[in-house]
Amino acid sequence: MLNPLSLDIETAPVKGFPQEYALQPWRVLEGKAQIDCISVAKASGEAILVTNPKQFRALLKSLAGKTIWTWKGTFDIAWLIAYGYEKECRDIIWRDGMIFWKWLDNSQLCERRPAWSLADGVKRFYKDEKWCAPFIKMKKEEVHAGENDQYWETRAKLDAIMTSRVVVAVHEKMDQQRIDSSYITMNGMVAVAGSWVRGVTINYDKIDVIAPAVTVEMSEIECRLGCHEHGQEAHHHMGVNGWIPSKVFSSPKQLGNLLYVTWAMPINEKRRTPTGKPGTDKAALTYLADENPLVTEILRWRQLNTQLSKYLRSPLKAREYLGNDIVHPSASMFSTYTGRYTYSSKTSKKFCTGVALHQWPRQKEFRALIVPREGYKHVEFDAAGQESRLMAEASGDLAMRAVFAEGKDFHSFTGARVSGLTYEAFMKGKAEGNSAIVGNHGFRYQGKFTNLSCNYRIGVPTLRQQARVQYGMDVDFMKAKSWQDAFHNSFPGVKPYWKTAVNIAKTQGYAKTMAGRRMGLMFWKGDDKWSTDSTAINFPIQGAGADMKDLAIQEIDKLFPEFEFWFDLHDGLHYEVLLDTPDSRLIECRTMLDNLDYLKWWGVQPTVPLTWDASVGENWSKLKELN
DNA sequence: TGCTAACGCGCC
DNA sequence: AAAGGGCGCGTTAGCA
Repeated sequence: MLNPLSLDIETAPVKGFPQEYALQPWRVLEGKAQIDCISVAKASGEAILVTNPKQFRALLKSLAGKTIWTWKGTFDIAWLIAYGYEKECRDIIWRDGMIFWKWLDNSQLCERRPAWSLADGVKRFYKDEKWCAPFIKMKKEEVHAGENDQYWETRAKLDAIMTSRVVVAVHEKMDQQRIDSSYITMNGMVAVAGSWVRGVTINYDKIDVIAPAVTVEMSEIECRLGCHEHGQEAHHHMGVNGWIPSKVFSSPKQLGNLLYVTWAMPINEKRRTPTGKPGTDKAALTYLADENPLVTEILRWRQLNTQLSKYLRSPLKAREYLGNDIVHPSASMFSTYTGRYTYSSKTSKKFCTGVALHQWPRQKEFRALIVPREGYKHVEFDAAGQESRLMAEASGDLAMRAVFAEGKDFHSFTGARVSGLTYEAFMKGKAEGNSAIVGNHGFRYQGKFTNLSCNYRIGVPTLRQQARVQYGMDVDFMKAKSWQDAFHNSFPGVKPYWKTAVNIAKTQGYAKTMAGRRMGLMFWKGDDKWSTDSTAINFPIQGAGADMKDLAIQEIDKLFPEFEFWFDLHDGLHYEVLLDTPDSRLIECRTMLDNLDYLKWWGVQPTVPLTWDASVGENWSKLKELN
């Protein structure tokens, strides 16, 4: 790492199109945005600049096989892919200075002062150099994309040079395991960049079917509750976009007035908001519904309202802004402290570029709105019981490890403990379809809820509330406590893990995952104690999930390049795959994932089997698991 | 009008 | 004293 090469591109709208198109690579395909220049430079200051588009491909070809650093390189790569240079991009080993730096410095300090820009990196490592201040100053100049060529060409060169310099500084401080693991993250850059450009197709015909049904039901509820502001008749003439829901239910203040003043319902002191106002969230309302069935109607109204604004109207806004049926949620590869991806869509701001994929409802009618593009099918690889397996790994709990080692059904195992049956009897009953076991709120469901809720330090009241609000199971305190007890009696290693995770993080100064991903922890006292302890407990688990995601994306991209990465849902990786791809090819991929060589990539071999499921279907609502 | 805080809620 | 963790988006209210 003496004199690394870095690349930076500057982009702009084509003359006459809006400024923000400079940040929307898919506009290239519409002829509405362009790359102005590409710079490649070394830390030593040598730099070249290419402004002639005819030379872009040749430039990339000349970089084949080389390691090229970037700053938030998914942006640059996306533009190159939009230009049709995906093949050339695949021949380059892409690295990212921002991700590299985050692998080095990820900590609670960064949370309080979020700062991962290139200028921040230069300040962090080269504060005392005489070229530091002028660079920061230049970055702050407000020059519009596409105007002042001289400025942008200088900036492209300097950005590339500075990227190289920061990378050198980060590299000096890094240990080998983190270098290797950070490279695994970065090996997903082409896949992620491509997914941004290709986008996600929405089935708008189905929105047209769902939306009117939603607004009609909302309108009817408003009528019944006497909160209708516009009249039922008017609704029929205004259509989905014209109809305005009542504010009474969507305003916490107005709803609070209705419930606690007009209706004089009792205020639950335990469900006040942080500022002391009576709570009007789902948990509070679910309990009020016991006394007044009208509250059930309000709950239903609010569910419909969320569906309408977030999952029906937002896509419509996006179509209006984008001009076609493809939305472009933008992935950030390391913007959480655990290493999970996040997506942003800015649908509530000015430019509606995407939809909230990460929050997409599980109901089939909504999942059916997300469709693969023409000629492709939807394939998902999901890490089976990921968090539980990683807890078994991290805690070393013998019983939990045995469940996975012996290939038992984890939720049934806990369900058996909850029910008092032996595992064998439980599985026999399950096979026979015993409704107390497999029924709606049966013992397996209870076991599943218990397993998913008790890994961390949840309290019994919250556990009970989650059961009611999220799973529709109404149980008393003692019942909820008995589930929690069953979990900890079954897996006695979990609580000690909480303690040792905190102690280890405190001793080392950071929490760590199997792949060496770190989260620096320093605020151990006072008000911060609880949350810092929680991070120490949670990070090795959720961060390892992110490690798995990174490695899976790398290996699928390398070994199954015909699968087009589509989007990530943390423990589920979604791909667009050509229609004529045989199931055997998908199973091959799953087998590959089941046999990932963690020792080779992470330097650590997990002892709990980390297995994957594969499903395929014509869209998200029709995925069928492959055997 | 534009901004932020508070609240609520969807997913894993 | 008690407290599951991680995110992003949409709405209302209130302020300048």
